[in-house]
Amino acid sequence: MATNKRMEVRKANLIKAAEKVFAEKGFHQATISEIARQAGVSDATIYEYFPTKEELLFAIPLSMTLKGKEDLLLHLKIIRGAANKLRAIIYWYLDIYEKHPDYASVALLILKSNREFLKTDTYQVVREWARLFVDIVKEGIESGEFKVNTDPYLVRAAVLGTIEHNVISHLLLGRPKNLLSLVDPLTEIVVRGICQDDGFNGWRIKVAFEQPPEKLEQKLDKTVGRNKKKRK
Amino acid sequence: MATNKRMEVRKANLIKAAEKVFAEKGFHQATISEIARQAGVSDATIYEYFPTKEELLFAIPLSMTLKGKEDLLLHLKIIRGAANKLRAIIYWYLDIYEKHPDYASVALLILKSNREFLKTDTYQVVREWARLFVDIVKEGIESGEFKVNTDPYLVRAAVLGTIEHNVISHLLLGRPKNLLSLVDPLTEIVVRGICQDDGFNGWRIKVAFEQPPEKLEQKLDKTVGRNKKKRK
Amino acid sequence: MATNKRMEVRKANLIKAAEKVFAEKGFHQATISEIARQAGVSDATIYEYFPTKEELLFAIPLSMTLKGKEDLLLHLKIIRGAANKLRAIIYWYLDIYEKHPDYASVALLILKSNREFLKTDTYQVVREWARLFVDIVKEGIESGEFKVNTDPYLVRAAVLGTIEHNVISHLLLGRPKNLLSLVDPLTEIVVRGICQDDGFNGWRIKVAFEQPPEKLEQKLDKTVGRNKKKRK
Amino acid sequence: MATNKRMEVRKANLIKAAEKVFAEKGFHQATISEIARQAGVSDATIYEYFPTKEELLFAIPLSMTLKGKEDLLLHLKIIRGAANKLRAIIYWYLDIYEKHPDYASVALLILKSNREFLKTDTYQVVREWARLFVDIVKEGIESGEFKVNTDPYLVRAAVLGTIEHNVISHLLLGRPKNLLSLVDPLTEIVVRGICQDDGFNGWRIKVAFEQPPEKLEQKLDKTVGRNKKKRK
DNA sequence: TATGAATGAGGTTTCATTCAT
DNA sequence: GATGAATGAAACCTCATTCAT
Repeated sequence: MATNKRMEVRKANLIKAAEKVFAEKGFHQATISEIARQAGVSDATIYEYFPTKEELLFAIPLSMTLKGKEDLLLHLKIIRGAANKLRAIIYWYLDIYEKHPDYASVALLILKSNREFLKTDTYQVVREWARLFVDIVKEGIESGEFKVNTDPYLVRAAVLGTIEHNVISHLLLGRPKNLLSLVDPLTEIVVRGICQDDGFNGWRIKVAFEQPPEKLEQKLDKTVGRNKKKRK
Repeated sequence: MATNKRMEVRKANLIKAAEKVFAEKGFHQATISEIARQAGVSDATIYEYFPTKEELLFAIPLSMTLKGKEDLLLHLKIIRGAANKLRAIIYWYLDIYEKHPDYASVALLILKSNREFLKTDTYQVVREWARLFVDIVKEGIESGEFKVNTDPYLVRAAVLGTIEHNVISHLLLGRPKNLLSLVDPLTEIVVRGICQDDGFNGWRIKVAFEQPPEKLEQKLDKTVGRNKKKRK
Repeated sequence: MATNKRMEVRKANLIKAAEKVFAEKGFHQATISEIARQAGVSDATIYEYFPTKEELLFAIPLSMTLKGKEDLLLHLKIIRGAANKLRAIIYWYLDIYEKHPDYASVALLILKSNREFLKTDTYQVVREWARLFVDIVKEGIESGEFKVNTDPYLVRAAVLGTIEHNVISHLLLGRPKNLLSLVDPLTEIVVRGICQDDGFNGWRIKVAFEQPPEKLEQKLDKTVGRNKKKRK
Repeated sequence: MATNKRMEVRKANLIKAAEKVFAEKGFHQATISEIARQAGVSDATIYEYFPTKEELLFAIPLSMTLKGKEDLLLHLKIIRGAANKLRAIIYWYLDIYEKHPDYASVALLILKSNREFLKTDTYQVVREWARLFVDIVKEGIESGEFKVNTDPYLVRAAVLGTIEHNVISHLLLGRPKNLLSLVDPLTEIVVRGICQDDGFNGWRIKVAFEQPPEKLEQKLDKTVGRNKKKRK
């Protein structure tokens, strides 16, 4: 059991080393030798823990994915409202990626475009995640928070796609500098994009002026209040 | 001139063959031999046209990028309103990716995560595109179509990120089946997410029913149009 | 005939270009393309004049060897005495190599170690040269100028070897700077090394001064003549 | 230590195999595959020991050069007189080359004309050798054994050049058959070529016979002593 | 005659992976 | 359990050379 523990630790180290080297060089440019060197072991040792280079790659997201899921689930349970939960998810992703750039590189630049990864157990965990996301959106629809005809899959794609696009840009180009600053703007766009107009269910009667004086209009905007946000 | 033409044609064929093989196998799994076979030429011939395998890869997006840009620019000139232009862009992207899945694979699964591509001339064209996108959003902000505090870069990331996420999913998982069906839902989310409430500049008078009958409401929705959504 | 002349000129140009490129890069590092570029023709044109790259190499020494031989033969006919002829040969070689460093490179760094060159017609000319050299030494032996037991082949090897060693050093290391400055020292060593002591076959009687005045001695040296050189 | 020893042995074997193949085929004609076959290992194994084919080539002269230098230095210490040392060097070289024709081929036909070799550490050892040679000649000059105006560099070039010329001829043409037979003739030429006449500073009176009987002459030579050496 | 274009042939090199110790 | 050492397999790329025009 002592050895078992030892091996777990070493395995984790190997994964960490692999993450670093893969992030720096990409999968094909990275060599087992370099990973071994980074981990302070011999090449052959890596093969004691992982059957192939690709399996080593696939092992990288596992812990993060599993542990991350637990954490996030915990958070989500205490949060009320689909929109708020969306924000939590967005926060969580951007936070993780910002704090673990090597992991971000591996996940978004390497694994994302690896067809084999889709067959992985780890990927199944990711799938479950994805389902969770969809469920939250559905929940929001059902609760009336989101529009009825909202496509939960599209929303998911929008949120994750936007996050990933930004993270990749952050990794490769250095912009945006700060990922967490995106949390609120992104949340707002998405939530506004899918929320019920204002939850008001009566008749809406519009009265148009022939030529509404611009300045007046602006005042009116402020006075009457545009329903920028929803009510609950 | 005849020879020049011949070579242009052959070069285009090589690019096409490369696109296909790269799309199927990925960059590293694809071999020059297979591309040559696919193109019906010898390995060495490829090197008459492209100095390295990587240069061959980078040549793939060039024509699409250049020609695409022209086409889209033409469209955009005829379209009025930033939101409409956004929709045009979304349409254009999804259309291209749906019609050219090999190209989509190369662009989104291979080039997107290739750091060297960023140093390419072709990438510069992509950058110009990106600027154009931002300009359109800014235009929408100035015209009052979009909210004043809209972050154009975030909007761009959202649109492109969502598109790319969907295209990748389409390529790898087969979902969504139909990319163009995303045009309107995506446009709506984004535009709603960033537009001024509704751009209507009159008085808004709300008349509430005490208990609006569900069925009536639905009918009214369709009849009167506007607020597509319901209540629960 | 006009065309014939044209072709001869072009052939000579090709050889010149090849000489330059081979000298710079060595045989294997040099490419037909580069030689063609240097000559201002296409790769294929070279093959109109020479069947293979190696034949092009072997063509380089031909003109020099043939023309050189004629010239030198002319000189040798006017010169009397084997030692003087030896000096003429040494001069001629060093002169040629100094004036034509590219040729020297090709001859001494490339052809010298090419086994195929030995089968060449051009090499046969070189062999005749070599025979000539030996004949001169033999002549010197017969005339009594050189020691009876002189090995003409060794003398040839010594002269040519020394020259080549110096030329190579000159080419690769830049030392000696000036090749022609070697003519006399080299001649002296070799001739002293093989000449009859002084060719004098009588008794030698030495008469010593107690303290021969240095200056006188020097004068005497010049006046009487130390047998540095031979007589005829 | 056992493994270390094993690897040293294998490395030496690889060098031996390379020496053989390079000698037979030349550097460019020789292939790693053939060397590997000759050594009884796989191609890849060679690259475990040498980073490139060229480095493998450059490794060949190292041991010979180092060990040889030690041996020769030992000899030279016991030998008195610059002329005798010269003879020892000549002997040593010809002996090595005769005993190791493959090495001779590599050294004189391949390395001699390789510009990159000049940048090698091994070549630096060769340079030190060369300095040693010059020092011996200088020593001879200072001791009065050799003429004052002797150029040590020219002497070195003469000795080495002559040796190399003969060895190459021996390798390529089979002549001379026996290299060691050159030791004395070559030594004599060179030493005669540069030795002090006899350092005798008196009058020299010559008495000629009308017809000196050949045989008598020879006896006289021995009896009276040719002024091969000097006094001080 | 000159050449643009195509290619056959092959070599060096790289690495993931294996296995005896 | 760890590793030093060995290798199989293959890929990219280069060039001398050919041939239709």
